[in-house]
Amino acid sequence: MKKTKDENTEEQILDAAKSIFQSKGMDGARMQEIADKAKINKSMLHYYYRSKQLLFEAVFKNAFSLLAPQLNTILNDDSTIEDKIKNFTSNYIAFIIKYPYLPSFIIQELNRNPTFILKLKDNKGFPNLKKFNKQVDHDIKKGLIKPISAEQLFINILALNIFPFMAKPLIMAFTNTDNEAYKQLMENRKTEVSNFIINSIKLS
Amino acid sequence: MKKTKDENTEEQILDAAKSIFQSKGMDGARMQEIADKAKINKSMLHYYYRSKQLLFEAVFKNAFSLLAPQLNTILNDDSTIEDKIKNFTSNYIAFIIKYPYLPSFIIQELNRNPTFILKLKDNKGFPNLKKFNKQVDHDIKKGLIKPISAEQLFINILALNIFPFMAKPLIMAFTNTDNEAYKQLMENRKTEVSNFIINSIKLS
DNA sequence: ACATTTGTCAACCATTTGGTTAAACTAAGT
DNA sequence: ACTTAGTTTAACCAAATGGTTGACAAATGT
Repeated sequence: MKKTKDENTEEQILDAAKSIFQSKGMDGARMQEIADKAKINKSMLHYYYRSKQLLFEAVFKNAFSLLAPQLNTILNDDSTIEDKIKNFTSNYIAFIIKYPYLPSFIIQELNRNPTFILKLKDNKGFPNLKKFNKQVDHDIKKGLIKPISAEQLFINILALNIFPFMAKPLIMAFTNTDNEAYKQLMENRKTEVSNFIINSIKLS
Repeated sequence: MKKTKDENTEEQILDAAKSIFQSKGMDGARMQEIADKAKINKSMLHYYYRSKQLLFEAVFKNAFSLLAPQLNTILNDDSTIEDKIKNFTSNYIAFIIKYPYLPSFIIQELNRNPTFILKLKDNKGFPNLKKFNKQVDHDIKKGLIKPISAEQLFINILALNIFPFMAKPLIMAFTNTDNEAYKQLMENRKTEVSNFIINSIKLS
């Protein structure tokens, strides 16, 4: 019954590593803690992933591969800009509930080591603004939306959706809300944010 | 020449600690590195601040005391909402250039230890939405701006201003910009962002 | 002048940490 | 049965880390 477990162990390790790395970061994570969580011997971590760095990279790449498709629904989808914004905004909250630490993790670790993203840029599926750029320019020319650079619009969409979850403790303190009220506040943003964006760019 | 340095040493330590903690975080920072940067013996760190935790807390409180007044220009100023937004947005970039890691640092460390902010909440000067709430409600009633909750508006203002700097490496990769182009992108946001917000809430 | 306090440093310490080793165990092929 | 290759574990290791100690120097008070 050892040979049957082999794929399982590797996955157990990765699952545990995800959980620990994403909540504590590279520097805060301990190999022993990951091993404990995976319920295996610490040596197994090295047997399957060689080093902390490589295990971390496996987790990071996996995390990024979950986030990227979310962003691509804005960038490469065939729907209208208004639909994209509505869709992304209401879907993002569900995504965050499933992976609460993910965006913070990616951004935090990327700040620690900005060169890290270069390795991912070549991958197909890496978010690319080309199509979105075209669409925005086209809609502006058609008089459907106010003039705005696609980059700035994209940044705004990301900011309004991602930031409130990254800054949860800060926002809870400022707005004097407990966990439940904060959750409600975020729930309201499902429609609030898309209205906010669309109001800003639509031509009245 | 030992005694004359005493006040100086404490400050040297805090300066070095700020620099190291803010760029590497609590977990990534090393006491030895801080001592090296301050050009003093490692024992001095403990002589003046007792432990890594206490030194970190000194840095954190200091960082927070720099950020809070920035936010209070939105919350407690006497100017109009439109002016507040314009002012904050164009001032924030100057603030960030001076303290590039500060908001990331605060948010990151608060996620690591969310209870930490409770100690700061009692301080006067801690950002409070009361006045801003009143102002927003008043302006809505007067028909100056569209209905929006003050909390949501405040979150949006923070998000649009803070996020692009926190996510710098991510944004540079997505928009395919180098450091110079990114800087220009942020420079454009000085006016871009306030227009974006004002467009969204003003009644046409 | 002298004792006391304050500041500084090199050496040291206990613990933690990422990583290694060598032996044991398991399943499968022959 | 015997070999082989992959898997797992306990014991171990060297380096790094936060923190302490004790001696010494410089200011300060008397």
